[in-house]
Amino acid sequence: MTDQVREVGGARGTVVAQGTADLRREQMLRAALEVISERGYPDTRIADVAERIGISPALVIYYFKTKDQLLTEAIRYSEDTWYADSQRRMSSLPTAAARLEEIVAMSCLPEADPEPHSSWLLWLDFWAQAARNPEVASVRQKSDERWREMITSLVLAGQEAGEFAELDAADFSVCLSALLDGLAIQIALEDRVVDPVGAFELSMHFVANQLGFEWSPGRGRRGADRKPRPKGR
Amino acid sequence: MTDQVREVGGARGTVVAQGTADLRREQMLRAALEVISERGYPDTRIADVAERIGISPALVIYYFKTKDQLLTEAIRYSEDTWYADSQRRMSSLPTAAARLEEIVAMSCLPEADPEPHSSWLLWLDFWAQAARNPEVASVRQKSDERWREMITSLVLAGQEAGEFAELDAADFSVCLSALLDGLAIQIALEDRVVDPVGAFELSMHFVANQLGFEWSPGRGRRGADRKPRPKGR
DNA sequence: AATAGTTGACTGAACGTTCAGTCTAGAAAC
DNA sequence: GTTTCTAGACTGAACGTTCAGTCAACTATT
Repeated sequence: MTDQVREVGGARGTVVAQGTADLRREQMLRAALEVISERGYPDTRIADVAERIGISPALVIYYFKTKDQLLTEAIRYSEDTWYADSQRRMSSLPTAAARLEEIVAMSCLPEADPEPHSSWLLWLDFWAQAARNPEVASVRQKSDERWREMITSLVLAGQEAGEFAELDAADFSVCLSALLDGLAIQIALEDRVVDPVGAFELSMHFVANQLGFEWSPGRGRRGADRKPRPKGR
Repeated sequence: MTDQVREVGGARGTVVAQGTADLRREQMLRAALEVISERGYPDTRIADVAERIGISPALVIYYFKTKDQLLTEAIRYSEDTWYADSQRRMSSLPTAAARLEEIVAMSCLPEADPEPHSSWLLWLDFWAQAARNPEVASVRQKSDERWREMITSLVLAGQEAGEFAELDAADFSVCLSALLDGLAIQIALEDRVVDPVGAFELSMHFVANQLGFEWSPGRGRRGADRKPRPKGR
């Protein structure tokens, strides 16, 4: 139907008459992500992925030449999906402050939607893997740059609109992203003292304090604990 | 000489007439840490550890019943060593501000001493492992609590001495530790934009700003780039 | 001579990958 | 409109390798 030589990891989002091959690929990528967050990157066996969607392990290799390729593409896929999702959310919010808050919420609050707190665990594996796997390392570098640029441009926009105080947006983005990453670790590992809501409020206080706007927890998590549907990070 | 049933991971620091068995143990733990930071936790083979110190793999199993035990003890060992080291450094500094700065420096600046930037990589593996291995998880929990308490008591001491502004020390410690962890990730992964010195200065600005004291990069890294000898984190 | 330390050779299981095909459905030929 | 051909999707069984852990023996040490 289609040959295997095609652009990989295409997160085309919309469902437009994909061939069985494309569907299979995505099915496998999604299954791989599930298994990775359950068993961890290194302990993910292609047999697990195959079993999960009721096919033979050989078919996985038929689509992805090697296990490594499956796993790195899965991570790329997850990245792209998450980024697309965050873009979508941003676009429907009016003020820079609201968008920033949404970003922080996405980073801290589990929300019911996808899987439990699995998406955060993915990041831990992701980082560990990036340390030695150049393929993964480059995905991570791009991902972090994208993430920081998102924050930077949000801050810049807010400053132009007079919402925020003047400060170095680039420095701020490094700080905030690091803070959120650090908190994400605690959340992912279910730390006894750092809970998601606490982390969210702490982050927002930091943001509001640095950027010089008012923020209070009350209307903070609009819909208190039940509204948005994030994908992770 | 000594049986294997003893308190594990004892970082006794001082060398006081340890039997060959104790020396071997420590030798293996250190070798394990080296291999872990080179190859990653899951890809560390007991043959690697054995080869590094020129012994047979069987001997490693003789001392540590299983591979898992070797690795988890190695992590505990690393933890204890690092903590002891940080305590030692703290004790010789006069002001709370100087101690805080030392802590931040330990977290950000590679310094020449141990191995390149290996210690940071250890943390990535450590976190990823903590996600699924309960043994490691508890070491990590304790370690993070220790770390935050260290910061908290430093802040409290500084406040009593009138060095710092009044603020919630616990909240601050969560923030600072998360920030440092997040920056450590970027440093470990050799991010293109977040370099060690930049991370250090960013962190110190945050600290000084929050705690309300003056700080400038100049005398910041006393001895500019060449003095202390940290172990990692 | 007993015990701790050490080893080389071995085993058993796990797992990625290969391979030789089977099955299905659509296209081509008749 | 039936048969033949073809190619993609898919599988079961086998292969080969890698490793953690075992074991029986050998060497120092006390």
